[in-house]
Amino acid sequence: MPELPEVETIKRVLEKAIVGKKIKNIEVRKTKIFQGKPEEIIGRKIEGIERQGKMLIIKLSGDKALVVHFKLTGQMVWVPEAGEQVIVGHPIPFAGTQLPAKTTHVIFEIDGGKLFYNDLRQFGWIKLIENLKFKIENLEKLGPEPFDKEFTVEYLEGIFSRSAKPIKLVLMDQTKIAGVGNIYANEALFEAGILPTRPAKKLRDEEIKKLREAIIKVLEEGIKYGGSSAKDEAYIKPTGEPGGYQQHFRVYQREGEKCPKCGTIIKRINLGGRGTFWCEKCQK
DNA sequence: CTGCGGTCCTGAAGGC
DNA sequence: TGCCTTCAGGACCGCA
Repeated sequence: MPELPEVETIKRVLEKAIVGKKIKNIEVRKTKIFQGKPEEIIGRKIEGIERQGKMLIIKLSGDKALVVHFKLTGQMVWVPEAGEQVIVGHPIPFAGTQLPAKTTHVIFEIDGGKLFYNDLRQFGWIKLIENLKFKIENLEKLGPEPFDKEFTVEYLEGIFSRSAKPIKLVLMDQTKIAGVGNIYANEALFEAGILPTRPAKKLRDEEIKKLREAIIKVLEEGIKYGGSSAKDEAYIKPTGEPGGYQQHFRVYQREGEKCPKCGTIIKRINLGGRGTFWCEKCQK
């Protein structure tokens, strides 16, 4: 599922591929995915790409922007035209799939190639918005990002002290911390040696300090490896290549395997409807 | 205000 | 073999 490192990877690849180019046409195959009038983006130049939490923001000329939320299974794949230079990675087809695929719901025709939005579960969306309006309506709902300077131990002590919920659910609350989802919440808690079920308000200052560093560490690792393409998950880079961070998971989706630190068998429970993985010896 | 459960959707996996 | 049920999962919505 695209979380902060996956969306950041998508952003970095697309920056090299499509910034400065013009949108020639758009084909919306599944109307519920695209919110707004598709024809309004035709002829606009792509001025820049940003990321806010798990959302991708494609800035267009004329003070418009496309905001993309990939939710569980959204993908963006850039396919350069024949003869165009492939800037990063390898061109598709990826995993033997031809594009457009059955799961392709929006196709952007851009100078030099096509950008495909694929989404198996169809939970994701693309919204056409005015930049300013988006800032007012959406951006303020997100908490600070782990790489922001406001993401301090003091900030975390504040939000944790006001919640009796399991710490893992607080980490995944986008209004408190932007960008952390199930994968990186599991990994950060293992790295910090903290049980996912611990009530947030019961964490000691020393643990909060370790957890803050662990969150930053696992997100940086995720970005370094180009995000994670775990089993049953649809994430791929816009080049069509999978990410590599799944090979570095310590506990996520490793139920029944040995803990990389102590060898104890990794356990799994459901917490807030999400798969939760931990080592009972290393995490207290 | 918080918290909880239902909802969207598809494919894989399990039961018989 | 094949049909039917269950499940995963981010964020939003309605209700208590």
